[in-house]
Amino acid sequence: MARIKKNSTNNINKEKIMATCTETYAMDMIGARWKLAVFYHLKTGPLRFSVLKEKIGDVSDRMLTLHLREMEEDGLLIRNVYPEVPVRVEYTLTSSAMELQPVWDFLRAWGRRHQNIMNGVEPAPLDMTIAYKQPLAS
Amino acid sequence: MARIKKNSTNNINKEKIMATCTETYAMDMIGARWKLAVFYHLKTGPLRFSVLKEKIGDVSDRMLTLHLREMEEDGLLIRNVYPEVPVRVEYTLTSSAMELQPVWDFLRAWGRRHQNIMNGVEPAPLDMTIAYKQPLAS
DNA sequence: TGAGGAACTAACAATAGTGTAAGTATGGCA
DNA sequence: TGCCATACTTACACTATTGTTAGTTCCTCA
Repeated sequence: MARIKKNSTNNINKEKIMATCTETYAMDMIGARWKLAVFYHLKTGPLRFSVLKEKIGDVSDRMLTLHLREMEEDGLLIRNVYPEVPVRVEYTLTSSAMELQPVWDFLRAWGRRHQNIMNGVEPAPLDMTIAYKQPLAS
Repeated sequence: MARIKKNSTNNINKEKIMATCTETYAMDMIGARWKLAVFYHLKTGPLRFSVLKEKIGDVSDRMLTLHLREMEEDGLLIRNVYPEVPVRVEYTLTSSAMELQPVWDFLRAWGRRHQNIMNGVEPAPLDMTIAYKQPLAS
């Protein structure tokens, strides 16, 4: 997000894990403060910067910009600039980003259930799972 | 991980999001540097501290301890102390933590595919999805 | 000429997460 | 008595992420 010291132990560890662990690579690009909110609000269609900011609520200009830039670099969304006056900029999720939806669905179900467990309620087993449409190559 | 300033904007934002967004609550407890590695190595059965540390490789005593403590507090694993000499401590994933497996599977598949897209290769559509075993009660 | 709105950007400040090095407790065994 | 091993803990340093404030640019319209 800010400058990263390439040869810090911190960064070396991170790179090493990401190079061998695709789950971590994926987690890394979706796990920042406001990214989930961006996914959530964009999944029903493109929004312009100001609308997105208002919908999210507590985010500052700078934070939203930073996250949007990263998501753009990571191929999770597309930025379209319409040279009107004042300028209009719209953000759209890529189809690859849209495919993450099952993760959010699953995590919501799991999270709700886990909260119950932590509150001493033992809920019914999780009624969701990952299904393979076809056998997975590789 | 370290002390947290309860009334910092940072923490207030985080708490606010977690209170309304179960996905974020879930992401928060699985998204730290070494936690995924812990899940990975423990999913086939309990391991003692030293073995876990060796399997993970680059993690320090302190970091591993911190992550294990958090995961224990979060109900993701159980710590068993056997008062032998020297002491033996074993860590076991809870059944709730085990249920996260589909997330890792999905993220691995999605991540691999997304890496291809980023490299200019347009792969076949994702062949995994979330399936509901039964209608979800909410 | 100057105000106005959208979408930023720069400079700075603070918090949170991660890493290093050295030390502790326990009891067995030489 | 002193050393061993395991599983930590403490104190400190560094890096990364998040937040604040005050601009900036572009063109239009009054």
